[in-house]
Amino acid sequence: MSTPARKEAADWLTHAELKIHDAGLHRSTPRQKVIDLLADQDCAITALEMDQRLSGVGRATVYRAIEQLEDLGLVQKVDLGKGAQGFEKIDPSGHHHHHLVCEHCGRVQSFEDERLEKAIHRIHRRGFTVESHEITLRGRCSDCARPEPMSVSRPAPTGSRINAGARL
Amino acid sequence: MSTPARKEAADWLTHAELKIHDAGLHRSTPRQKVIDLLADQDCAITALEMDQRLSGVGRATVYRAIEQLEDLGLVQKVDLGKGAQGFEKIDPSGHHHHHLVCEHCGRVQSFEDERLEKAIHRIHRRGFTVESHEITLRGRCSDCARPEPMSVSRPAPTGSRINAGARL
DNA sequence: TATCAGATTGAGAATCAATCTCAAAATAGA
DNA sequence: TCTATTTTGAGATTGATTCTCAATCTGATA
Repeated sequence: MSTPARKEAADWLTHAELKIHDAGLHRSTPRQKVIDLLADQDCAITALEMDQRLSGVGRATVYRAIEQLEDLGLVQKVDLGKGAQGFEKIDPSGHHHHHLVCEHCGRVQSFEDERLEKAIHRIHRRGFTVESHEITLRGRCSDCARPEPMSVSRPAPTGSRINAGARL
Repeated sequence: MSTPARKEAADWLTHAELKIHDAGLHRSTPRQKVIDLLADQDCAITALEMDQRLSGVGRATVYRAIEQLEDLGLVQKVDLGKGAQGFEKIDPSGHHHHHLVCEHCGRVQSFEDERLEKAIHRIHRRGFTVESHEITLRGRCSDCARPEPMSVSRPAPTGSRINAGARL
């Protein structure tokens, strides 16, 4: 596979490794595995899922690595709804996307919108320095379209099906 | 006190009570306390904080009430950073705001921006029905402005000072 | 290559948030 | 008042995240 996404991932990986090194951090196998896994994802992944997928890497290490990467501006947190939070790489080019979260099945899709970015960048508030932003649209994905004309309460909610990670 | 905000709160309260009744829910003291507390807030408050402030209301009831209000479209979840999530009332007029979260001290401010709303409403993605949206800008508030030229790692982070709730 | 200070790790305990359970209590309407 | 239904809350449970600390690994230097 060598789609644009593939290339972007490689860019991020290189960039990340450089920054890690510049920060005076050692190069260790467990942390590297975390970084590689993140580089492979198209969209957000939860900490716990990373932990599960990475055998031979302790939970503490996963969380620590994520925190370090966050501090270095290499990954960002994403609210996945239902209180779940995921993490995804920040592209060094500044190129980024936002998320559509289906309230029904929990699926997360990504989208980009130039007009929206412009509107965001025009926002200034007294004394507040904006460093990053996050936008989440909630609703129903095509699969879950028409709500069944059923019960009044919770419509068979998310469960733990988080981050099914479909690309748009 | 009878600022516009006060009035809005009263509107919401009336509206909320009506919807609760229409949904066939009983009128109970504990739930009413939850609703009153929400009506009183200018900005987001966490579930746990509500629980602490409301003596005589069980934790389960607080969470349950919030869930019901969410289902009825009366309150919405807000990501407060550091994994904390808060809830705030949704004004029946459709009038709403978004948030500025200080990464340094955790303070949450609110802001409104018409241009941004317009950009949001112009977004359409194949098959996805947008029902609500959330926008969070992260950065540094005026109090925490210039980062101290200190250590490389975590700059004395948030701790649990969430929802200091200053209005803009 | 040997050495060492400092960085890194991981198992398990601890913490914290959120959810679930279910018997007892409260409510609305007849 | 009576009853079917809704609601409640104490406490157990689950689930995610953080903390602890001795053992291990790394990079730079001698």
